[in-house]
Amino acid sequence: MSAAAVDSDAASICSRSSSPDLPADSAVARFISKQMLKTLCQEQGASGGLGLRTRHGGTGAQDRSKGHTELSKEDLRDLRLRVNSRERKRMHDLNQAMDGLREVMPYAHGPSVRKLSKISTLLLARNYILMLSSSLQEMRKLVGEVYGAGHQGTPALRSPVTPVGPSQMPIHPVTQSLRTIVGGAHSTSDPQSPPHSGYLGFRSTVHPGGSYTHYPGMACPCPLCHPLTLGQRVGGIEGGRQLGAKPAQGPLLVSPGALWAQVGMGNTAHCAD
DNA sequence: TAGGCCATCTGGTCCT
DNA sequence: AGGACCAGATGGCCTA
Repeated sequence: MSAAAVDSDAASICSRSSSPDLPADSAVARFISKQMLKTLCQEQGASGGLGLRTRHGGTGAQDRSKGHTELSKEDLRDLRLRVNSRERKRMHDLNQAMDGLREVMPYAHGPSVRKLSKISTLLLARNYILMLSSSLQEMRKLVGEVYGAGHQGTPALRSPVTPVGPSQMPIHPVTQSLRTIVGGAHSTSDPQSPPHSGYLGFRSTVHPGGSYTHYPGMACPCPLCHPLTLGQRVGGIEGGRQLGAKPAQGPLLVSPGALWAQVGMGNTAHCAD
């Protein structure tokens, strides 16, 4: 049994809270206080003086003991401990799944980067999926146009752009659209734009310092790429704090900038270096 | 210090 | 009956 389990189990009769990652000293202090609390609860009855009242007026333990008259207090306690343990495991599994989701999300991964809150993770994942779906739909449409135009010799394949110097290569409208879709984080026609591994490659580039992984088509949250000012409101959400995200209101935000804005990450200077 | 986030406990409900 | 799931309550930690 883990230390956390021992800790919570020791207080499971009466206490409602425990934290598994406390320093040793304060853990000892809390253990003592829990022991005192437990003693107090036992003095007030086995069901726990701090136990919540049910709708029927009695405590849960009292209600349950009516239906389990054959169970001793010890049995009830063991049952409660098992249920608590299962619930802990369930929540740990849920958190593991949440971590797995964070790992595949295009946001800053690093030891010095604060991880996304649960709500931010879910909001970001939702918008990420929406944006990918939108991009995929658009690309299918464009690819269809290209193939259709190629077979029929429509003007769509003829570039309307007059060739100029090498620094301004003619860009086919379809190519421009694709660049816009998959390379939206930086203007691909901008010579100042960081180099991409490929317009359609969806390969990521890691920023200097390694704190940010830049995905073409996704807005990088770092201040270099997304220099929003502190305290700026984006999409009705107060920025400046990563964990302060609130459920989004209003229309869907699927643009790359809004993607980060909706989880309140657009303006946080949390680069590791 | 207030507010956000989180872990945990707990009772209720639903499902197998 | 037992387990999964859910929501409310509570208290701790952290940050602005």
